[in-house]
Amino acid sequence: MEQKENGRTGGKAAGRGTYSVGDERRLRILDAAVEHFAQWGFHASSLARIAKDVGITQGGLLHHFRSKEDLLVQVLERTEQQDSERFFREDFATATECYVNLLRLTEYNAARLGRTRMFNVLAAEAGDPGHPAHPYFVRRYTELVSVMSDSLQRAVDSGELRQGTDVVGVAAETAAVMDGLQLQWVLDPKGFDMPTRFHAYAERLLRSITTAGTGLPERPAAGG
Amino acid sequence: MEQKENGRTGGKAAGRGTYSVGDERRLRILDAAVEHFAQWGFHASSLARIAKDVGITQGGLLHHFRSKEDLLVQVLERTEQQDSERFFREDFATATECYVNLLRLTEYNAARLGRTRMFNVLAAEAGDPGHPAHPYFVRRYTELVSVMSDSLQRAVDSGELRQGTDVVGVAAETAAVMDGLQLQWVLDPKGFDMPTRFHAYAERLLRSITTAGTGLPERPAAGG
DNA sequence: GTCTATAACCGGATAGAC
DNA sequence: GTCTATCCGGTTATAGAC
Repeated sequence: MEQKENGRTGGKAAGRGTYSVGDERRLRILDAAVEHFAQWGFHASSLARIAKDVGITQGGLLHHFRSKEDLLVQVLERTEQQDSERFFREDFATATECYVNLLRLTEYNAARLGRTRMFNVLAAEAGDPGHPAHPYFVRRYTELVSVMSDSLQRAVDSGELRQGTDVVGVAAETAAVMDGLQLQWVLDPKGFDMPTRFHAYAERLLRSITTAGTGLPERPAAGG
Repeated sequence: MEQKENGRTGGKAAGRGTYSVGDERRLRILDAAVEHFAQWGFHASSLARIAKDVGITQGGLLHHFRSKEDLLVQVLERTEQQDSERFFREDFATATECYVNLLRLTEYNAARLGRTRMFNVLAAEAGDPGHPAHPYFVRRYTELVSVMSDSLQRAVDSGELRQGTDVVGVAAETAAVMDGLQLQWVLDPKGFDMPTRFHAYAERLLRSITTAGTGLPERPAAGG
């Protein structure tokens, strides 16, 4: 919070009291960057091309983001913030509730091709330990699996899930299914029904680890 | 088969009858390219850097592959050929046999970090319809799901799997799990035990769709 | 805040020497 | 087969004008 004051927190707000021009510009740059990282990945994306999409020059862009890497970091911070606000506001009371929420997340992602494709590309690229997003994605999966397995463990304790359920394994598996389905969906967004596939997975999974029924709504009723 | 005669089929073999120098060089280039596509993706990889790894110049490399795109295509063709020879030689008699085979494939992949990371990156990048590998990956998933769901359907017919099993859904889900686990494994190859995770998934899945037991070997016995 | 200009470098592909 | 030389263009980042 103290050493970064580029764009979002710094400068013009103090003197003028108006965010309109600068902050809207900043958001438009972030949106354009998502599309470019999705299509080109990080390394092959170009600040000049991103800037052109926004209607400014590369020099102008670098007034808002001090470097290409800074732009990437802020893109990831923003999308993560959107995710958390929407889907991880609090812990889930039951495993079923957790999966209903993940299904909603899948539907949300299925409505944003560029954003989802960007995550596919960056998560894969970040497998290189030298990639600027490597620490981010390592932490992201650690947290995701941790939050989910905690949720599942509470469901085991409450009797919703069978004793002896491998909660960490199921959490990692669920994250894997979501990512893998996204990969297939991005390759064929029209033909591949990602939310329905995830619903089928969740139902089969819950049927095999719950003590009673799945409690999952029918798929047509769950759709948006 | 008729208009491409670069490197693999063309030229020197006809006149000389010796493959040793040229073909070994070609294979070393392909191996180096795998590592570079893994680290940089397609667009940001550089022919000059790849050539340097092999000990030749960019001009020398382009003697073996007429373009960067040609290099990518031949890399994909080679790895796919290796895959098929190893794991899809014939159709599987039972669903269990199919999953035993996929577990072997997972173990195989877990021994090749660069190759696996390359597939993660290229599969994600190829979500862009303009990416040179887009048609390849679209076809790849179509075939994969087709082969697997055929196998599963035979298992339903034989009574191994429950009637009414959504074989296409299970096939897509299985492909998704493999890809998603690979993504997590590449981010943390030491800490994440991909084959064990896949084994746990296969066991849970088979337990929920087979009529009898899973028939899957215990994990330590299955390991290589 | 945005521009132009510039530094310093890297990209793929081609031509031709050997 | 491999090299060097070259073409033409693209890359990030910085400097300074307005």
